[in-house]
Amino acid sequence: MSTGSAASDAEDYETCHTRTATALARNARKIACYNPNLYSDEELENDGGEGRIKHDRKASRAHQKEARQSQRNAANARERARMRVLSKAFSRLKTSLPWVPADTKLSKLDTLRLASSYISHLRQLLQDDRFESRFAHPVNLTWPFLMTGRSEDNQDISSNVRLCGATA
DNA sequence: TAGGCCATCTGGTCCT
DNA sequence: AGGACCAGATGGCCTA
Repeated sequence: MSTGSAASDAEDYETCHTRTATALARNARKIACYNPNLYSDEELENDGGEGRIKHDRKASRAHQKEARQSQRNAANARERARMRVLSKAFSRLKTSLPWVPADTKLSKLDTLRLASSYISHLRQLLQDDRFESRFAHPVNLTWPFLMTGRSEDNQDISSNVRLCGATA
């Protein structure tokens, strides 16, 4: 039940990227500009090279700052991607909830609450079903569905069936 | 306009 | 060291 391709992911990213362009620009302005012309050749000549050393240290600090900033930017991008995955998971969870129209506006908290109550509902259905038809469980018991325990142990079939994935 | 929700940035912590 | 994860802060958007 995939909700999007890599291309659409990229589109989503672009949208959000545009949305935060202002913030990014703000951060970009924080990066100090390195001026390579701090010292003239004459000044370097007159102070016996001390200016050159200061100049190099300044350049080194500027490069370190730039490196830190680029690492930060990379971390921010990873964080955005991570949160995007999380949001998509919430979207998929929402679409898997019955009786919730696709265009329904549902917050993440609401989605979690509804999913939780839906799981409770399904568990209740399973329990009711166990009393009515204990040995007519509809689950296809071939791999990847695993049946654990021996037959005499199967007093509670639903709790012994482990759904390990969808059948092909 | 206040409040809710969301996306993003950021620094800290943990893990590999 | 670098990446994943987390929580707090912040700002934008929307709605009652």
